[in-house]
Amino acid sequence: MNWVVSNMPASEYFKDFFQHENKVYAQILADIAQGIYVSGDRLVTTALAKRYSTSINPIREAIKQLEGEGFVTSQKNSGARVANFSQATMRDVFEILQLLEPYLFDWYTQRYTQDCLLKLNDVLHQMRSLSADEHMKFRELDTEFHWLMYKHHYNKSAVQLWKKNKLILQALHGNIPISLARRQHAIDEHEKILSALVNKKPQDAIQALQDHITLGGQYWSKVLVQ
Amino acid sequence: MNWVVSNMPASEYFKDFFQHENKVYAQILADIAQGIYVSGDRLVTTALAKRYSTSINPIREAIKQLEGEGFVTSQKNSGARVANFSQATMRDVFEILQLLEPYLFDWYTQRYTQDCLLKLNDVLHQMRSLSADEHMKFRELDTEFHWLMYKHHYNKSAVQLWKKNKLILQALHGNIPISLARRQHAIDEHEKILSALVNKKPQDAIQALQDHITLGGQYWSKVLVQ
DNA sequence: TGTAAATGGATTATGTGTAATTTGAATTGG
DNA sequence: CCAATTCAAATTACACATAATCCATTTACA
Repeated sequence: MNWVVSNMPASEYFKDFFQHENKVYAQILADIAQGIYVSGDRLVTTALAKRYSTSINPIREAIKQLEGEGFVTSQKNSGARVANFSQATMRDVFEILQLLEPYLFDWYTQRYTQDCLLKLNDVLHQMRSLSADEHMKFRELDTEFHWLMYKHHYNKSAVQLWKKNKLILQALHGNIPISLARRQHAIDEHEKILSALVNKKPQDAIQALQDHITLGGQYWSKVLVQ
Repeated sequence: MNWVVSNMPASEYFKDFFQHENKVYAQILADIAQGIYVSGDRLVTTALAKRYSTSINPIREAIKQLEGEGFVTSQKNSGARVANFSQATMRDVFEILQLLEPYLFDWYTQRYTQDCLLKLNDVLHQMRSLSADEHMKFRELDTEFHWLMYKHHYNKSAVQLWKKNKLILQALHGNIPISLARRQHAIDEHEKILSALVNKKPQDAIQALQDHITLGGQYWSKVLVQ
C-alpha cells in the first residue's frame, strides 16, 4: 500500500466524473481507483481517520456507502476490505458494460450535435499526442471519450452504473501499462466511431462501438492472465 | 407512513432474496420494499433508532449503505429520504431489466436441469391457485419465478443488479393491486417460457421472456400514469 | 520432540452518549 | 404583507466503553 495522497488529474470535459460532495468518500474512492488501495487491502478505520484527518465515524459511513456501491466488502466484526477484483470480476464487469454501452450510445447517436463531435475530436487529438509513458492519462482520455457520449443520457441510473463499472475496471487495471499496439488500435476504433457519427451512419457507429468494447475486453483479459 | 413493523413473507425458494446479515439494513430495505416508507419520506435517524431499538450510528451506517445502493438519497445537513422513485425512474428501471434479463436468462437456457423446471412449475402452480386479492403474494411469486432462473448465474454483480432493480420496482408498485387480466397474462407468459424450456427451444424461451418483460413494463406504466 | 490446542494481550470494530453546527419554520416587528 | 429573528429539532462529528478478532506464544499430549 502506497501512502501518497492521491490527486486525480482532471481534464476539461472530465471534471464531473469524480466529483462528490462528501470529501472523505471521494478521496477513498479516488485512492481505490488509483490503485493506492488495491483489491483485498484492509481499510482500517483508525488509520483512515488519521490519513484524512477526521474522526472514525465519517470514515465508517464513507466505507458503508462504498460497500453499498460494491467497491468494498466487509465482514461482521472484522472490518472492511477493498472488494475482490479478480479476473472473474473483470469478465463480469466487461459483460455488463457490453450490455450498457450500446444502450447508452444508441441515445447519443440520435441526439449528438456538431459541438459534441468537436469535443470528441479534441479528446481523440489529445490521445494521439500523448507520450508513450502516459498510460494513466491515456486510459483517462479513453474513458472521457465515452463519458462525453453517455453523460447526458436520460437514464441516470444506467449512466451511474456505467461509471461504477468503469471505476472498477480502472481499479483492476491499476498502473498496468498499455501496449503501444493496443493504444493505436484504441485510437483507430475511436476514430471509426467518430467518423461513423460524422457521416451520420448510426448503425455503423453502434457496431464500431461494440467491436471497440469487445476488443478492449479481449486485450485486458489476456494481459491480466499472466 | 405506516408504523407496522414489516414481516417479509418467504416462500420456499425465495428465502435468500431478502437475506442480509445486517439486521437494521435488512429491516429498512424490507420496509421500503413493502411501501411502509414511500418515495420521498424522510428517514429521521433518531426516530429509526427508537423504532429498531438501537442507537443512531448503526442507523446512519445502514442508511449510507442504502444510499450507495440507490434506495436512499441524502443532502448534506438535511438528512436522508427514500429515493425519488418517479415514473421516469420506472422507465429507467425497466430498461435496465430489459438489458439484464435476457443476458441472465441466456445462461439459464444452457444449464437448467429437470429439477429446476419442476420448481418453476411449482411456482407457476402457486400463482394459478392464489385468490384474487393476494396481490403482494402474486408479485412475490412472479419475482420468485425469475429469481429461480437467475440466482445461479456466474455474474454475481449482474444478479445483484437485477435484485436491486426488482426491489425498486416493488417499492414503486407498493400495494397497487394487479388487474386479474394482467395476472392471467403474466401466468400465460410464464407458461410460454416454461414450455419453451421443456421443449428445449432456447431461442423461443428468450423471445418469450423479452415479450414478458416488455408487456409487464407497458402494463405498469399505464397503471401508474393515472 | 513434534504437533495441535489453548491462552493471553494487543488491535480493531461496534455501539452509546454528548457537544456543536445547521436547518427550517414559526414568531415577531416594521 | 413581507422581512428579520428566534428557537426547537435534527444532523454531524467526536470521545469513550465494550466486545470481538487476530496473532504470537505457551502449554499439553501423543
